[in-house]
Amino acid sequence: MTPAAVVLTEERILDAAEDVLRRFGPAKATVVDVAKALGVSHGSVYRHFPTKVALRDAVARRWLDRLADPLDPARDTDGPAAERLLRWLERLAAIKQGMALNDPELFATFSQLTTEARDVVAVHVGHLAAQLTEIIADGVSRGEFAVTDPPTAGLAVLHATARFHHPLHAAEWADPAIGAQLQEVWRLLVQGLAVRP
Amino acid sequence: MTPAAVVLTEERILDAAEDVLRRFGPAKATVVDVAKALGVSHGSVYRHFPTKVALRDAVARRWLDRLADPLDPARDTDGPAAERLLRWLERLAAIKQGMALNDPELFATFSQLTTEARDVVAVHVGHLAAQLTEIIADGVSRGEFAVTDPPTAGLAVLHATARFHHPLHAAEWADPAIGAQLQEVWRLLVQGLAVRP
DNA sequence: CAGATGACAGATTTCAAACTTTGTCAGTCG
DNA sequence: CGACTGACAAAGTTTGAAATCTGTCATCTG
Repeated sequence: MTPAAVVLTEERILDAAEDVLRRFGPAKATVVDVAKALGVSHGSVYRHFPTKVALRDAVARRWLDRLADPLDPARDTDGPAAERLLRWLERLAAIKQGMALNDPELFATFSQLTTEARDVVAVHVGHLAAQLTEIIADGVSRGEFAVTDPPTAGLAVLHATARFHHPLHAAEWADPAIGAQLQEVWRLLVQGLAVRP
Repeated sequence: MTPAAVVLTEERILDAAEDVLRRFGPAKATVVDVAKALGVSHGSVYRHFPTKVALRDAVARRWLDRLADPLDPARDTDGPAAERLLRWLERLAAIKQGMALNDPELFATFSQLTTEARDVVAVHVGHLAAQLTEIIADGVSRGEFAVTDPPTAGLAVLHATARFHHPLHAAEWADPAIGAQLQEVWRLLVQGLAVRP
C-alpha cells in the first residue's frame, strides 16, 4: 500500500517547497511548513535533503534551470549575431523583470542566494555566460565579430549588462528608460565585438 | 558672548553628524547623538535641518562631492582618451572599494541612500556621467572616438561598469579577478566608442 | 528492513511591554 | 528679538521571556 501518488520523492518535496516559498517568502518559509504541505513529519524531509539550505538551493537550481532554458541560442538562429545578442539580452532582462513582478517571493529567494554567493548562482551565471559565448562564437565564425577569446568576451558582456539583469538592481527596473539604456550599452558592446584588434 | 567656536553652523553640525555616522553607522546614529556631540539640545539641530533625512542627505552630499573631486578629468590630461578612460574607471573603482574597507559605516550610509533612490545619488551619478562625457568628448575632438552623442555614451559607459563601482556590488569586489574583469569590459567599450557608426 | 515518526536539545524567531527617538512648540535666556 | 531649550505626543526600537524551528536519533510500522 504505497501508491505512486503517496511515495515521497525529491520531486514532490521540491514542488511543495517551491509552493511554500512562493506563499510565505524566504524569510517565513520553514521545513515544518513544507512537511505540513506534504502531510508528513519534518523528519521525513530531512531524509531527502541534509539541511534546509540544501533544500532551498535545490529549489533555486530547478527554478534557474527553467529560467535559462528558453534563452538557449539554438532557439533563435535568424539574422545577424549582433541582433540575436540584443534579443538574448532583452529576453533575459524581460524574464528577470517579469519574475520580480509575478513571483516576488521566489525572486526574493533568488536575490538572497546571490548575496550569499552560493554556488547555485555561480552555475547559473556560468550557463548564461556560456550562452553568450555561443552567440559570440557564432558571430566570429560568420565573420561578423572579431574577438580572439569568445568565453572572455561572453563573460564581459554579461558583466557589462549586470544593471539590466542582476537582481540587486531590481529597484532600478521601474525606470521607463531602462530598455533604451540597455540598447545603448548593447550598441557600444557589439561595435566593440566587431572590431579587429 | 558667542565666540566663533561656539556658533552653531550647518558646517559644525555636518562635521558632528559625519562623525556620529562613522562611529555608530546609519542604523544606530540618532539626532540626539549628534546634538550630544555638539553639546546642544536636539531641538537646535532641527533649527538647521528640517528632518533627520535632510541631515543625512546633506552629509552624504558633502561626502560624495569630496569623493568625485579627485576624479575630475582636468587632473589627468596625458595620453590617449581610451587610456584616460581606463584610469578614470580604475580610480573610481579604487575609491569606492577603499571606502567600503576603510569607512564601512559611511559606506553603508551611502549604500542605503542608493537603495532609497534619493536625489543626492541622482546628482552624484550625474556628476560621474558628466566626467565620463568630458573624456569621451575630448576623445572625439582628437579623432580617437567617433560617437555622435557623448552624453549618451558617457551614461552607457557608467551603466556598463556598474558592477565595478555600484555599492550594491560591494560583496563581489573581494574577487581578485575583479580588476581583470573591468579591463575586459573597458576593452569592448573603447573599441565600440572608436567605431564610426 | 526501508522508510517514516515524533521527542528532544540547542538555536532562532516572535511578541508585547518598556524604553528611545523624532519632530513640534510654548517658553527661557542673554 | 532671535537663538536655544526641554517637555511632550506619536512613531519606532529594544529587550527578554515564551514559542517555534532546525537537525538528530531511538523507536515504530507495513
